Amino acid sequence: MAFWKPGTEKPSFVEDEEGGIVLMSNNLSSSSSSSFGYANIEKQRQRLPVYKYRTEILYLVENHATTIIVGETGSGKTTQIPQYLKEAGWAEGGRVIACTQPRRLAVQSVSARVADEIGVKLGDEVGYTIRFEDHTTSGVTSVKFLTDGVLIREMMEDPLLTKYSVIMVDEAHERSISTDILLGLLKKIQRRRPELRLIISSATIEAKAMFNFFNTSKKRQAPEGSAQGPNLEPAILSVEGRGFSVKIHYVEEPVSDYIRSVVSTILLINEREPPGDVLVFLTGQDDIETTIKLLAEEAHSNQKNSSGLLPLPLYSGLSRTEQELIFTPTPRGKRKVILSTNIAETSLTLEARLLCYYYFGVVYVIDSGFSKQKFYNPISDIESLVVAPISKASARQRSGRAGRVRPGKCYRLYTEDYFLKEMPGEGIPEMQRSNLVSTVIQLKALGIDNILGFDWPSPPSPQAMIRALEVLYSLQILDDDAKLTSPTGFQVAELPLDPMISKMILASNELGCSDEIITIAAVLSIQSVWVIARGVQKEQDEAKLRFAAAEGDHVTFLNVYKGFLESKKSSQWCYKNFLNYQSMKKVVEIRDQLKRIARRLGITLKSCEGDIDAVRKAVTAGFFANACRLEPHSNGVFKTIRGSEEVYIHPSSVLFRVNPKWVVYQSIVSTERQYMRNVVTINPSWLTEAAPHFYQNRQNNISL
DNA sequence: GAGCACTGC
Repeated sequence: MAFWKPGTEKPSFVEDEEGGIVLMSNNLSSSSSSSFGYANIEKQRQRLPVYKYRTEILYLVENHATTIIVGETGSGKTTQIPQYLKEAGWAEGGRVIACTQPRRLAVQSVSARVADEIGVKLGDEVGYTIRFEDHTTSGVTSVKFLTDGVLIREMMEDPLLTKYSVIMVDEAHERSISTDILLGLLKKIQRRRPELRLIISSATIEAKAMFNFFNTSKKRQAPEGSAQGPNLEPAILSVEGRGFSVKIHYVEEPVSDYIRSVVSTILLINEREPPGDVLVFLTGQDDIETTIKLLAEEAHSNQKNSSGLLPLPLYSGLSRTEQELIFTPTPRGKRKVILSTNIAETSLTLEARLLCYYYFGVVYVIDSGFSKQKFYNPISDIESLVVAPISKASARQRSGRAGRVRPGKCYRLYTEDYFLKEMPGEGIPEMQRSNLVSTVIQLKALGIDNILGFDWPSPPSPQAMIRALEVLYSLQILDDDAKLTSPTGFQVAELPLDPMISKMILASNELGCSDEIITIAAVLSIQSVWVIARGVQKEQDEAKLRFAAAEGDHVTFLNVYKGFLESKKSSQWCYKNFLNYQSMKKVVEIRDQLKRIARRLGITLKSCEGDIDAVRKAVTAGFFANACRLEPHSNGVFKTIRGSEEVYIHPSSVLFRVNPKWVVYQSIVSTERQYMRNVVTINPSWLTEAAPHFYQNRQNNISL
């Protein structure tokens, strides 16, 4: 395959994905920097690119309501800016500086690093809060790191976030739903609290959008009596990063089969390029396994080109141990080929990064140009995962991965013409690709009534909004005036779960099966309790049969949980039964949290003592909108009651091939077919009981 | 008998 190398492409770098922690070579031998003296830490801090801008940043924050910082990888902005603010007095008088992150792990590692640099105990002056863990001390903690979701939750107690003087929203360019909600709310708060300062950290490509969103200088006057109040026009500051140049290569002709192109490019690199590991971006597990198979075949037939290649898969479904294989040092004479989903774009664990083996090896990146993305169809109310072209922003992020160690190369499996003329500049924000039920309820809980008129960074479609309002109304969470009902609506808003799951919990209180239902709720809130068992499906199926219940997956989960407790939460037991031990531990954790919240809501934990109908009725009370009926004389074809969509029971369900007449499902995955995941049998009369108004017009459909 | 990009409260 031929690659063309344009001379004009500027080196591009990845965004600051792990909070600007710079990988310093003198730090490698030590797992903790506490062995370094104060002077040494000071020197390290001053070497960071952001240090040059210290005065400028403090000036801008002082004088502008909002400051947008465009910072590249390794600029050090996440760890340093909160410290600069503290040094400049923004944390005096009991005020707190906040810094939000989209991911829990980033919150933990960045806060630990900052506490270390300042020389305080984590949880005192510097603390963090994530779900399940609050390491802050009221009145003492003045620099606080937290996930954006937690900050949104805090607004339910304190709508104006009065204790914060500055809020820095990091990784805003990722445009996750919670970041976008947070940005919308912070803009509102600023109107009421002109003294609040915002710092938005964003990639170049999103900076302009953020500027426009926060630019209120034309629309309103400075608040009364504050002639010298902050400038309402946001300031933008660029901070360079630390990285090496990356040469970009494009293909000359569009490729028809990107997996074959990936394989031939790997062989080309192996044949012609000096040592250095390869990182390949593919769309999913299937792609990755096909590529590994093709490479293995290549090794058989053509030993020369593929000698020394060490293919390693990387995707979230792998166990922790399997993922960590990519961090082991490359053996001499070998070349690691990491075949990854976009987990490598943002979400690799920081501890692993600090070990540096990964980045210290990768010099070549191959970009397929595709990733799996979620899309939502408000008409059918179905979310699906589809392979779609990535954006220019993602392409830059991916290529930057090649320049972490030394100058690198990125091979894009699309033409330069395509990149320049057709590839979209940025991705569609998650908000515009999702079901909005949870989003709407969060805003309602914060007293925002005019959902359709809310000032979003990127407004979702009215159809999606209306669909969400409709579902919440049918769940009796919203009333005729689209206000939260009391107590149901307020209770649902308090539970950190999908509203359908929350509604199921509330119903279980009346049905006397809350003990069972919160277990089910905890299981439904995580990905899957089963391990991915390639090649041993038969054994896993047999293991599943040991727990299987005729009523469906939800009841099966009760048996799994019971078995886990009886095993005394043994990892060995999980292994034997093809259950994911990490997931089971998480189930226990979430269940404990739900138990605490349930108690606060006045729900007393009560077991139905084997009355499985009560459990199924409670599930129906939450998920009645997902009811399906088996088409008579069809081979497992179901039709959704709401939209007459053709759906099937997923082969992973215990009801696969059982095909009962009536079921409700938790979610749909759509691939070749639309598959229902987590399915339970119901009696159709329960639908009209649970949601009479919802099924009134559909009476004819529910004839037995 | 087929498949689940990635987060978060």
